[in-house]
Amino acid sequence: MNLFNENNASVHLIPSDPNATFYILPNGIGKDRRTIFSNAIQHFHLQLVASPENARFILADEQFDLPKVFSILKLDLSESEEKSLPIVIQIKWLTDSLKEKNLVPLTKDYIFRTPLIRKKTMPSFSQEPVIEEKKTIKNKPKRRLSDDQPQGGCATQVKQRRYSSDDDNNDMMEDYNDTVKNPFKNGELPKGNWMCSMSSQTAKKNTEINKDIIDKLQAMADLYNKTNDKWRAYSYQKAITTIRRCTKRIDSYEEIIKLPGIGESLAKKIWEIIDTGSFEKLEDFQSSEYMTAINLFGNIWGCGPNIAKHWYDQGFRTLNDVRTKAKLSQNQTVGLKYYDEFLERIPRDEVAEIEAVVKEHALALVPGLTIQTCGSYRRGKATCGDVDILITHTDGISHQGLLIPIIDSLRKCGFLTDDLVLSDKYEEDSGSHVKYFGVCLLPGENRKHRRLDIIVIPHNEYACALLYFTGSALFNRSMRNLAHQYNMYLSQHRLNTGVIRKNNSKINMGTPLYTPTEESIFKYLNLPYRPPEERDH
DNA sequence: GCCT
DNA sequence: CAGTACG
DNA sequence: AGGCCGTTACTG
Repeated sequence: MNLFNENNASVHLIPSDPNATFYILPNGIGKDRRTIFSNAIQHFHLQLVASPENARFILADEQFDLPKVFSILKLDLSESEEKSLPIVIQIKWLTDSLKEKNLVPLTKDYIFRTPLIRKKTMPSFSQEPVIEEKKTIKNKPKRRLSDDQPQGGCATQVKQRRYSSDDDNNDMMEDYNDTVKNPFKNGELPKGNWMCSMSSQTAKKNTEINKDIIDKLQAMADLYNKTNDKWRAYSYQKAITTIRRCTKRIDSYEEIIKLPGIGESLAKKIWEIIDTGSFEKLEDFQSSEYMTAINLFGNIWGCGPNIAKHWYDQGFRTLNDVRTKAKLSQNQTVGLKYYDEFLERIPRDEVAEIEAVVKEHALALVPGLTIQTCGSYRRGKATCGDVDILITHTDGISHQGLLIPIIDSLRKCGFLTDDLVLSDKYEEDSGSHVKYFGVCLLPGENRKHRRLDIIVIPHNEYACALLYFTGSALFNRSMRNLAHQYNMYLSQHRLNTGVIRKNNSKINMGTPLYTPTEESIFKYLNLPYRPPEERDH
């Protein structure tokens, strides 16, 4: 069922990035066959190159073996440690794919084996603060709460892969697969601090070590988020996730400034917190009448930086001012009504209760629906800010027009108390997203009003929607940004490749990739798979 | 705010 | 369209 | 200098 299970040591599709280039070795392949193969390459949106030097992958006839291919190409097998030699694949892979009308998994059976004996180990990265991730697929039944223990120092640098000591033959194949999985130069990601490539689990364990620093920075980020200075807030947020990953108490300016995503300005502020125990800028903000009001107003659902500022300019300072004097939108009215309740976290168990209610009503309408609670709940958090429920149906049809009936059913029994956002374009053709944002209340004593988000999506978008709705927000942005680097784009609907942008606007939308599972999306992006618990940045 |  | 929101 | 997620989705 799961085509992308991690033990099959295969690659499903080659990411269509500029480096995933293919060359067809003409030897032993007739002209007609060559034409067919060329067309196939293009048909599958792979990049064909005219000369072997530029090719990451060589497609060759099965009559050859690896030394023969390399001799034709005038390449020296023994140089493989220094150079990154192309991967030689049997042309059968392409013919099989044509037969299936889809790229078939690039299993090791398709790859020409090498007789070569590899050198020992790569130089170690002793200078790196820490190497976080060195997970290899090899004989490891997936471990969820991975103990990817950093070697000390701050977990900052990401090395996608490391050549660990290899003394058995299997490693060779493993390396090949690894290379195939990462057609990028040396299998590394593009330059940058890609948090979507890292596990958030290390951060989870280190909540106490630098807590004072994190709390103060978070307070600043929260405040900046309620102003129009969203990029500054973004930087603070990224800095926080970096510090979370540090396994030791930060105690010198030099190590702070080295951390990715932390520059001079933030380093100084962090050092101030360490050195003096206080953060002047934050205290200024917290004692500022303006920031206090902005923060107060900004916690009303539906009130952003601009409305908050507007209200402040009108002289409003308290929630009562807003309640009595401000012109409130529908959403802001609801937001104000449940001001305190919406600021509270929801215990995990209660999320499960809410999920059960929604499931009951939805399944009563259409049996066999796939209903998955996402968000921080799926990421395994003990408490959640709201409840995010994704609904689809494997038949690809039964989801249509389903949202309104579900909402009606939930409303009728008193479970839903207020609506915030309710899209009504459920009659549109496939692909259309349908979402509901509202407020629910479980029956019984001492219950609180909770934010509930429901999306209903066509099944062919399940993986992208699941990925999106599971988050975290920073994780999504990081992953989408990475896709952007590959001339792809990732949204809650699809992962497209071959996108052409001009001045940051898309000229060519590219073509959608087949994304049956979340795993497939990670693979396309050269990322190690991260289960939901590891996306909690 | 940080990064290319 | 600007504003706000979702992960 | 200019990007930082999404041709995201919804409200008014």
